[in-house]
Amino acid sequence: MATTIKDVARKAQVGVGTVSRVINKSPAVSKATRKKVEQAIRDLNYAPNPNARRLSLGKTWHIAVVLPYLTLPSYVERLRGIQEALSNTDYKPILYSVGTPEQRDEYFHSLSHKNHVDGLLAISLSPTQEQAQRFLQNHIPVVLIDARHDQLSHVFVDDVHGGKLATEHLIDLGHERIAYISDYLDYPFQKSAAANRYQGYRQTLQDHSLPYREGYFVQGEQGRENAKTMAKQLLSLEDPPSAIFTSCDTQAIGVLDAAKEIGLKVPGDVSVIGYDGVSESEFVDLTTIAQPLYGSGHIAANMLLHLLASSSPTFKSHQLPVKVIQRGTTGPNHR
Amino acid sequence: MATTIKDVARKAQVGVGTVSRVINKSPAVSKATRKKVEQAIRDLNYAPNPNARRLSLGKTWHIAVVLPYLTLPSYVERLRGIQEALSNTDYKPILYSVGTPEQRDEYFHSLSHKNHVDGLLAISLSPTQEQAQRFLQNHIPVVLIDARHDQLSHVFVDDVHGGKLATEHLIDLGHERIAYISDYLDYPFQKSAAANRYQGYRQTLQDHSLPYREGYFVQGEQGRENAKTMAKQLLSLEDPPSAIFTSCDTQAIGVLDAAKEIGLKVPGDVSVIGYDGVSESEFVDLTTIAQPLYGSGHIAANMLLHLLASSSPTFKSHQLPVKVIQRGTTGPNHR
DNA sequence: ATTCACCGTGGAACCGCTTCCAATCAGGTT
DNA sequence: AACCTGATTGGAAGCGGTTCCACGGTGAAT
Repeated sequence: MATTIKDVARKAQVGVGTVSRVINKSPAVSKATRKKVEQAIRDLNYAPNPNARRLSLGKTWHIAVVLPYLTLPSYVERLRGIQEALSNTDYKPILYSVGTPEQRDEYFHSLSHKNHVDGLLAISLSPTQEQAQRFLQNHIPVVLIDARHDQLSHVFVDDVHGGKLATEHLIDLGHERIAYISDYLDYPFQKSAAANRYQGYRQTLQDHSLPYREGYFVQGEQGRENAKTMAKQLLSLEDPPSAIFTSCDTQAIGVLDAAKEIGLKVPGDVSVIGYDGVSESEFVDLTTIAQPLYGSGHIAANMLLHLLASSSPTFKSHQLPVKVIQRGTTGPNHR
Repeated sequence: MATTIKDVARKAQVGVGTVSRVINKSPAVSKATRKKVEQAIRDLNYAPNPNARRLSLGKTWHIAVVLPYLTLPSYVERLRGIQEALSNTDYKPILYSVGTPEQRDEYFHSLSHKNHVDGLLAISLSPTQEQAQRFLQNHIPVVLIDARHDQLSHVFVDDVHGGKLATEHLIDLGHERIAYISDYLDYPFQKSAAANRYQGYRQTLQDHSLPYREGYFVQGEQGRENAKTMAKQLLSLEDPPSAIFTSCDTQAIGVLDAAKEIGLKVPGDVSVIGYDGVSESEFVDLTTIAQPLYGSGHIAANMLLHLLASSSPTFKSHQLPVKVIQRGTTGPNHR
């Protein structure tokens, strides 16, 4: 059907080995022969079959990007960073979008076999200890983004610290009744970043001798709508919080929706602080804890490229900073 | 290195053909043998080498998604639609991000060879006539998103109509001095949607006997920052426009930035209408011309799946609607 | 003139799978 | 008992590359 290396060899009157050498820029080809072969390639509009090459070479030039469905802007930002880091190379990213924990396990399992992809980047998703072992044993380079691991390289931020920063920011503004709206702490995909932020929140309350109230902590499914519902519930308490910290910006926006619907002023009646620093946060003038999202993807991809290039892969743990970005949704406590 | 089908065959004491049959669920295997082989597969933790399989089968189970760098939220939304449509299938999307026209051509050229990918989805990017011919000749299914073509299937919206809707909306509000801020009309990637919107704009001005002013039309590089610059230039004219229509929401947000910086009220001093209806538009309460972005990706991916499944690929042209979403950035003309 | 090293080159073997074809075997027919 | 049928099965060939190995030819060294 398609033209093969044999056709080229015949047309150029050389052996297949020689054609292969030309294609792969081997120096062991005379100038004259090279010209002949190149001409034949052009005449036939030949391109090598990548699958044959992959089989023979045992190299795919594919990188699996394993990530949750693109429901959150933070995933997308990270993906952008990956994409741009890869764009200078011959590696192409294949998207493995996971919708359920079963799917995550299926992907991690099959990708841990040799000859599937050359390496993996996982966003906000950790392999189990067993899965990690298989990657290690099979020498498949992996870099985790927004996750920590003691054997797989990763880039991460200190979410406990982030939770602390958010809570302290609110306390500094005079708030004492501070609620936390969160993703499920035992998020089905990995030990959640939300859990660490929660820990920072609890810790900080305690450090400032503020009471922790059961009712001020609610967790639920990700997403703007769910956060809105949770916020309405919180804000209609008999003794509602004067400030709300959410585990991501998307949820914070949901809280803003709720406040608007109830008729509460932000930050007059209630302060809101998010987490992540996605670009949307700027549009709604949201105070937030920012982390380098694009940067995390970019750095992770480069780490993977290094692993791919090096003969002796080395473990690396790369920490990125978090910081408060103060904008218009947090203000002094009036009550 | 890795275990192969031969290892399994040896372990299960059968031939490789039989193992292959078990893997591919061929019915021509006795129950007993099947059990034996399945056990061996499990014992060895065997997974077939996908590259060998692809070579033998001539099928990759890969779909190329060719798209510009993920700079615009509209690309991301479309990608999301693709991803979700593909998530029920065995096909995996490979991202071919294009940063320059040369890169676009390189990708379209190499992907038009058999055995590279099973099919293509292109977002806001058209192949040349010659490239299209090669896809057709080689029977490689392609679906274009946000583009039209007379032989390649595609999903699109009527951007002339969209431009008209936007302009009419402003005219209905009493505006007469209406500017248009645009991507380059001869966008390097394809005949630009912006050009069609421009045409709708011109047309509508004429239909309403309003003069077209040279100075009210500016084009420039994509992006929020550039739009901001262009808007400042426009708004500092001696006789500035009372309303600005932009070729995408991202630019409209840049216009909003400019107005804020200059100290103009929106919509009091100047009305702003965008295009696309990305989720960000809601955050900034932007009036806009909305088109189904997620839907375009979803539908296109399903069209491609049909082409892939059918033995006689058929051309299809799918039009999606546009509509005005009136929000807070447009209001009556006061001057 | 003979030997030797080295450069270019052709082609077989191999990568690991699928599939076709031939062979075996059990059971049913006549 | 001889024959036929259909169900299973083993294994070779083929998919289209890469690479190793052997070989012929050239020019320099002896």
